[in-house]
Amino acid sequence: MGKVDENKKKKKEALFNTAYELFTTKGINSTAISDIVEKAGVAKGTFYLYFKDKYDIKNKLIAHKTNELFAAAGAALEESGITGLEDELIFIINHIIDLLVDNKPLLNFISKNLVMGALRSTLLTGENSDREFYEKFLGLVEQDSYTYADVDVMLFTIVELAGSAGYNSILYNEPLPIEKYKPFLYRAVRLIIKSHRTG
Amino acid sequence: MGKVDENKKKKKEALFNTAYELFTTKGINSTAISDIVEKAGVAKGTFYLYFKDKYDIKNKLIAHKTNELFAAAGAALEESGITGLEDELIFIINHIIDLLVDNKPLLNFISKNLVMGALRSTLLTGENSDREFYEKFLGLVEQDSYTYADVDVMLFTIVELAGSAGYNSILYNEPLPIEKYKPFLYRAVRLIIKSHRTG
Amino acid sequence: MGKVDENKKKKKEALFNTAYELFTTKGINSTAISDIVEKAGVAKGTFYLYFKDKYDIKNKLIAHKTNELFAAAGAALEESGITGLEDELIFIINHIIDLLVDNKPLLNFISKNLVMGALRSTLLTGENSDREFYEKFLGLVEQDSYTYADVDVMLFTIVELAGSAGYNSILYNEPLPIEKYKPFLYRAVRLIIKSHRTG
Amino acid sequence: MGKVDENKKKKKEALFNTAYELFTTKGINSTAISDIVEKAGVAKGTFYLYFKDKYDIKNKLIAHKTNELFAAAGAALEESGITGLEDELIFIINHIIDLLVDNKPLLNFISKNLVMGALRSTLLTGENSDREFYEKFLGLVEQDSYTYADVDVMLFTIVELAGSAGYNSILYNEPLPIEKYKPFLYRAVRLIIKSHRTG
DNA sequence: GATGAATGAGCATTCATTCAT
DNA sequence: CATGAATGAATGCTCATTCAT
Repeated sequence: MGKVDENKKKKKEALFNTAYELFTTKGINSTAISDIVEKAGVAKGTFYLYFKDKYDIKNKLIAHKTNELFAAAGAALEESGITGLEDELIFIINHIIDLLVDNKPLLNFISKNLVMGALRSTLLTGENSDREFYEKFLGLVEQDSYTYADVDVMLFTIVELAGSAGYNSILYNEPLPIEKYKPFLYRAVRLIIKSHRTG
Repeated sequence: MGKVDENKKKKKEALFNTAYELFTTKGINSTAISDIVEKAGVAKGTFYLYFKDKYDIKNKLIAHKTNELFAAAGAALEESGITGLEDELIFIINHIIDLLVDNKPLLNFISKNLVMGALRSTLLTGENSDREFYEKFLGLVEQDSYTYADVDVMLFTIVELAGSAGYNSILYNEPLPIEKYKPFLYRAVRLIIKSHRTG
Repeated sequence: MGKVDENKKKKKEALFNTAYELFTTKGINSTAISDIVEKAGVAKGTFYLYFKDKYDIKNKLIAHKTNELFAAAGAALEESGITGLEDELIFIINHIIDLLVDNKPLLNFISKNLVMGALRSTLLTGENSDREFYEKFLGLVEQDSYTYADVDVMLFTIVELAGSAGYNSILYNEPLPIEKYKPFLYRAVRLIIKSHRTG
Repeated sequence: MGKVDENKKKKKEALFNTAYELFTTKGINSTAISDIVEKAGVAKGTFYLYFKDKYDIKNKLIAHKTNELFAAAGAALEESGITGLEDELIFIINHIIDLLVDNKPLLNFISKNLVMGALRSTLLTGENSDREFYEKFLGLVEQDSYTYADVDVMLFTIVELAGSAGYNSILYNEPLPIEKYKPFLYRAVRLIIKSHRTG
């Protein structure tokens, strides 16, 4: 990569990181593009070289951060040696929840966009790295000793439940702090998985 | 009620209704207060007589609309003659989903605020009418032939799942159109209810 | 006085006192008429029954407060038994300065309006109590063992100097704290008085 | 200076001059920022590129105008060939009074801010040109054939007296028109100067 | 590509004043 | 006399976007 290209990338990344920092601390509505460029140390016009507007960079950030989350969970799963779809999915959910417990600004930011971010962000980033998780999930289902019907529906239902309930439990301790709520959540997840078994 | 008070109420309601109409058609961010007052036919200053700002009226609207939804479902349940907690809850969820299928702008507006709106909006309105649903739900649990543990958690989990999954299914047909997704959703709900039974 | 008239006076005084309190704490520009009426516990329209606008009540307040100041100083002078124009004027100036040192909000409020307030406020209040001080001053000159030329000019010069210099010294300790500045000020005042002596 | 910088300076000066014109003709309270930018021929946002708000530009104007006044008087003094502290200070005061007599809007604008403006404005402008007058004054004292105690106090007292009394005399002919009041004022100034002599 | 001065539409909010009750 | 709901002009300020350099 030439020096120019390097510099280009640097500016873009500076904008990306700064926007994330400001969005999570001040909120999206209260963050102006001038705030971002000022803190990133680039000129105002430069922003428009790389992003269409504030919502463009927001969407790309959500997709990116969600990706990192699932990628980290997937990598951890491989190292864990865990087998069996039920345990594997619980492991992934648990891993992501633990990451978010330690990073509430991130949770607040992706908030309930988690789901759509995870499953549809490919469209936004242009990179297909996001589809990866879905493929990996299909692989896990394939390798399980049971067979499953309506795999898409199963994944969707689980992700919606875990995302929505986890969000409230982590941020508001409602209806219980997350550590106390986990047993209930995981029991529900296991029930949903079992209900999709065909043999 | 005197003539003045009548007029006051009329103005406030005009603002309330107009705001709802504009929020659902143009979105909250794109609705200016001047849009609201102009359409409502009152002066700009009048808005500030009744609401603190745009977000004040938004919150009050969400609480109000959510209330209406649960109240309608509760009333329909009474007329239906249905008994048994499982069937009763499914009936309520189904009723609300059907209302929202016919009123997608409303769904879009309350969106995922449904849950918090339903269970915590008392704080916002100052009226205690919102607690009503929760009380009614406790009554249903009480009257059931089974007994249940961690009733709060059960309600929370069900509402989160139905709200979050229903939202995507109705608005985006994802992972399936709502009518096709309902069986899966209701099966999951029944499993969650059963998992809370103690005897 | 009838009950109605009493009530009338009460409202007017409530407005007067409240305005003074708000003007000295929040400043005139930042005090809205609604602030005044709200704190005074009267209706908005009532304000306009007694005062033309914010500046009307401001001017009346300045005249009133300045009056009080000179009246207090005059009364104290009489009790003091001091004689001789020089000592009498120094006594009055010193008395007022001491009052203002203990009441900086008042000083800030009347600020450099002190002079005009003192000598011309009659026009504003409609009450002639303000001319009183001027008359009393003429009496002091008359009774002195010396005779003076251009008495008006002398009074004006002294009041301007004491007012302007005192203001900065009390509020900003500039060029010296008031207690350290007093000797210089009083020396200058004595020199000015002496320079007007004709015999 | 590049074309851009030139243009920047032009805009800033246009705002500065226009603000001065409007402040002196309409008064500060009645001058809206939109009035300024409209008359200056720049966009509203441009104002906020150079000034924080109306009071920022006001303060900078007072400091600037006061500077000009003292600078002009200082320059005239040098040309006059006058010597001796008494005569020099009288010359400066007289020069400034004459300038203000011909420019009553300016007098009205800087009004009683004259003193603080003269001696403390350095803080506001950031330019050290304002300290210049004070330094020059110290030089005059140094070169005088007499020696003086408490030079700061002397300057302060003179400036307060001349500023406050001059203001009323010029604008309101009170207690006398300025030309008739000058002898009294200058006599008082000379007495104050003499009273600070130590040898 | 990069800059950042300039733009000006757009918006929230305040507040003096009125007037029907 | 007193009220206070209603008004709507006035205004400060923001900020996304452009474009000459």
